[in-house]
Amino acid sequence: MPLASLRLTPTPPFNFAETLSSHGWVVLAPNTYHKETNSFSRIEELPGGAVVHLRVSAEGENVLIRAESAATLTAAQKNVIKTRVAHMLRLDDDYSTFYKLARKKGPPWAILARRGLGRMFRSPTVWEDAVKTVLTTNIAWGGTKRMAATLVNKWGAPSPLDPKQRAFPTPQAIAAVPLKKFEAKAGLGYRGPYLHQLARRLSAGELDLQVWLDPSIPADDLYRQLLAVKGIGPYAAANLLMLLGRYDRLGYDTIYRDFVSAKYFSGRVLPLKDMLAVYDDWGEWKFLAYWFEMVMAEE
DNA sequence: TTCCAGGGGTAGA
DNA sequence: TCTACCCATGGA
Repeated sequence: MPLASLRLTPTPPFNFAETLSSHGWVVLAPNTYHKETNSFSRIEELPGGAVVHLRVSAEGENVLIRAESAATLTAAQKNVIKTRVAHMLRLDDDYSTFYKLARKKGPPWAILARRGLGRMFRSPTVWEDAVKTVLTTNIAWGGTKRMAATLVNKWGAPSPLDPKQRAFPTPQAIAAVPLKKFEAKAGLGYRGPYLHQLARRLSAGELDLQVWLDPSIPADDLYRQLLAVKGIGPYAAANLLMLLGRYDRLGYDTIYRDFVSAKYFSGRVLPLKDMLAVYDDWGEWKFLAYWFEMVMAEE
């Protein structure tokens, strides 16, 4: 079986382990987290339909991708893999102004820069991140994992190396399933019709989610575009803004409510405006300040 | 049995 | 812009 070793060089400071564990995405199918080796694996479908097994780990300061495939990969396929993994790990992002602000605030914030915190793990496509975000709404984490696994197992492209292992389903694969059948087999509850409609719109070319990665779109416009998608409300839109690299708008959910009320208001829940004002002075970095303050509090 | 989980859509004000 | 009400699903 052809095996290719590909390498990526992140901009320091980069912390591979912290990036993987930055939030829960790394354990959602088709990702598998390997704690013992500080790595993750993933089945990935490439343009043209080839399905490959990726194993991603740290190699000194670099990132090593081992790609196993049925046929020898072309240079173009290797480039796609490198681009997608770099996107997942946010290797090209610049956190220097965030770290500068953290250092200015002194302890305990200065540790953010020393540890290279800030990169939030994400999916290769906005489609996958949008689906997974909807799968986190109004459900316990175990339910999110179950639903992601069901989508992959039922409609993901199978690997020629091991047909039991599958990639994340494309919008086309989901759009091809009749709605009633999709609802019955996916077990997504009220989320089913929303995701099916999104898949159909993407499949028909009515909508292109990748354009949301364009940093020139004003944040407020982007937020409105996100809310215009059925199934995406204020919480999901804020989570997606984070995944798209915009950290200036906080999502208010039960996690935020519980953490901020305990940390800043002696367990009381204040009006929304006051709850959100806690991180105001972090400007464009509000979400990362909130998230990593919570990470540090758990340690 | 009842509650609720990293909410969202809709109608009506 | 805000509120009440309903919306599947599965674990506790």
